[in-house]
Amino acid sequence: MEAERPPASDPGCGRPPRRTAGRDPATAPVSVPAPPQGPAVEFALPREPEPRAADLGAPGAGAAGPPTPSAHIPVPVHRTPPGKARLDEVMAATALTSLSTSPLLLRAPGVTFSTEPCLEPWREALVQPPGSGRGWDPASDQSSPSAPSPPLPPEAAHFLFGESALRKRKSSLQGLFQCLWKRCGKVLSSASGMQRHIRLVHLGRQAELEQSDGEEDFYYTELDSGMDSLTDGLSGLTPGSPTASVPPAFPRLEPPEPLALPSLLRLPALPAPPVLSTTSPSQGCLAPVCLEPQPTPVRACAPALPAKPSANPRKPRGDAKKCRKVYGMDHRDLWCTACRWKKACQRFLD
DNA sequence: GATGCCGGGTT
DNA sequence: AACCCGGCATC
Repeated sequence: MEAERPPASDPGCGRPPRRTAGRDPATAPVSVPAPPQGPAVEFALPREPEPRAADLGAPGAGAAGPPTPSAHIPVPVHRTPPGKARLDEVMAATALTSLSTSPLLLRAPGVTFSTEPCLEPWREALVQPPGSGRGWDPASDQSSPSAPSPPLPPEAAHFLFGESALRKRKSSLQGLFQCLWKRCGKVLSSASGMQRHIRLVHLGRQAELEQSDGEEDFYYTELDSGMDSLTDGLSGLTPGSPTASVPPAFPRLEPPEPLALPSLLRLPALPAPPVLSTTSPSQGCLAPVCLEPQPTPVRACAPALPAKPSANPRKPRGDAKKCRKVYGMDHRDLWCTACRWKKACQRFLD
């Protein structure tokens, strides 16, 4: 009986070398109670509602910004002050994206900074040309006359295109439409013109067929996007292939990244990912019409996420005696590993 | 308060 | 993956 158990006379006997230094069962059966130390600010967050979801639409986030609805772009802001740090990241990302997508940078002139970066990600995600399979190849897409861009680090790009440069451009590009077909990049001043251009040049259709049966692929974008509602800009940025961003199994709950893409192009028969939720089916919602500052339409469904269907309310706790009970605190070394780790006992199952 | 163990962090 | 622990539900 007691012979088999290594008496407490030799505490270090079968015990793993590590183990809490201060805990000595042999001498202190009381073990360590609880941390009597003042729990300073531990419970600051008793129940946090999904940081992600919260961030997405947290109305308070934009409180400091201008009163305009478009001003509050829920960029992942956790601890970073609304200042430079974030901007830098964002700008770097923007520059990067711009480099790999199209030579013409753009953005609404009147919008605040925070909105800028958000445009890029979704544009990049959408811009994917149809025929190009999936691999968006930045290298092959450089039909740009003014952006040679050799191997450049993001930072370099950032400084290269510095704000002034960006700004200069955007002001002049405002209201333009750029063809996104590979190696085209044509810029027109009207949406209809652009559609015509695409029809004629890229689709080889007659200009008369205004809107066929919704089979046309108008890959163009408005250079003066005045929208915003782009939520969660960076985190939703899938560097590789936009098409792959479709979650493996989503019945329809909602996209992980609520992207509201307001203006521009209509994707063809592509399995238009959840992203494109708005816009009319046939008229490829052109910029001017859809530019209304919408307070993140998709946000509504964001919180209603999977939320873990199980909610697993913890099992009742079995009646079997567990290692702790059987061996006691003094012989912790005899416990099963699970018990030692405060996991469900593996030895005395219920 | 003791116990069982989940959830999450660290190594 | 192994190890550890905070914290919570239950007894």
